[in-house]
Amino acid sequence: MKYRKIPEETVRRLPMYLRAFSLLRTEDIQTISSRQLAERLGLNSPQIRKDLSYFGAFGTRGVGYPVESSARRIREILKLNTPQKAALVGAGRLGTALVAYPGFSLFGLEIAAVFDNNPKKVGRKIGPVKIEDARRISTLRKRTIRLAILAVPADAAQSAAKTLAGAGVKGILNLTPCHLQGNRRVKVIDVDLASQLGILPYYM
Amino acid sequence: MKYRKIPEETVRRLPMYLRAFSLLRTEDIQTISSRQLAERLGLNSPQIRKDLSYFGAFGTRGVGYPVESSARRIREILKLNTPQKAALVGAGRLGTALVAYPGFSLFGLEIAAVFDNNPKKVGRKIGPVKIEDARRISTLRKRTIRLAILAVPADAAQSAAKTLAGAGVKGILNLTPCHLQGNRRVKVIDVDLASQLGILPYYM
DNA sequence: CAATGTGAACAGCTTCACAGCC
DNA sequence: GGCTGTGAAGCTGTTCACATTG
Repeated sequence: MKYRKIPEETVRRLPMYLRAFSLLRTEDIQTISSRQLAERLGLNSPQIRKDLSYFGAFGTRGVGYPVESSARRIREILKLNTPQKAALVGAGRLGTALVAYPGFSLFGLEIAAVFDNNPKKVGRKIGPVKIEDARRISTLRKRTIRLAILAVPADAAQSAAKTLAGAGVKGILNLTPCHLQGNRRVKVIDVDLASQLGILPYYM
Repeated sequence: MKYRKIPEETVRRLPMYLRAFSLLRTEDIQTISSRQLAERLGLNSPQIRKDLSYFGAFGTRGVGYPVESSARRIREILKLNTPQKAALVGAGRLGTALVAYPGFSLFGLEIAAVFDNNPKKVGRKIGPVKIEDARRISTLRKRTIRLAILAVPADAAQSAAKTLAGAGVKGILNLTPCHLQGNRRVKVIDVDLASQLGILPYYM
């Protein structure tokens, strides 16, 4: 396929594919067709073929997609082939839950630093990670941590985001219901749990 | 505007608008233009005008949108004008964090029941809510709880979803990284935090 | 023959430009 | 004059149909 801009939606689905391929590997399945994969993921098969084809030929005609090498290639595309460290800002209940969340490891993601501005929390440990004072966010640059999860109260979100941008962070998973004023160099993904739940009654 | 099917994307944005209008009300602002609102939310103004116009005229030309009545109308559209109860399935760290999450109340959402299949947890309280045995999920129908948050381990997701559907639940916020085999009567919204974080390195 | 890879058709969403109203 | 409401245009993403390949 000649080069075309990769749709954002395709990128959003890549982690799903990566997870599926990783799982298939543990099931000792070496090859899977787009149709079978589609069934597992609740998509349709042309979608999967097109998505993967944006990155060149993954599969073998007549056979399907090789599980192991496909996983490897998606990991490379997403830059998850080397372990990625993330910082958590906000050691509240939600943040604390995420530090222990087992789902990140499949993607080689690890929460390697936790910050909070409550002096009572600073110094405590969440699992193996010590809570640091929020003023130390600026040390992220030296520590080569470029990802952050923002889980602070709404009124602290904007200023924390600014601090993170200043510390060289390149991507923020924003769990606050606030729109973070744009820093063009930082990619922000918003996840607003209350809004998501709030949509459901509409469909009843 | 003559009737047209309302885009799913529009519905997804309604909670954002509702939150913004609710917030404006606390700031004693009575009216806001689509441009000002767009700035706050990080959207552009035609988007907002079109979204709201799907539901009929909200605003006043030359003036803007009336904060209070717009909030009320969106609440009606989303069926959030009467308080909605939700059940949480899975009293792990993430689930526990959500019970205490203050963000739901703005939408009139309340977690009114918690289930877990770990006998050690059953009977304990999370805040004001007692953890019940997962076998009691079937009581949701009588209790008129039609929403659920699914926060169980991956291997328990599918069966829990089936039980919820059997208990008359109409909407599930699925926090597990699993595709729930379709029950056509249940609307499922998937939120996969690990995947969201996994996308970020791609953009670095 | 089975399944990928892909141009082309299609559908859905966003943006534009401006008519309509206050 | 200012701002909404909206058809139309433009764009993005999905689905189709099939040529292509092992």
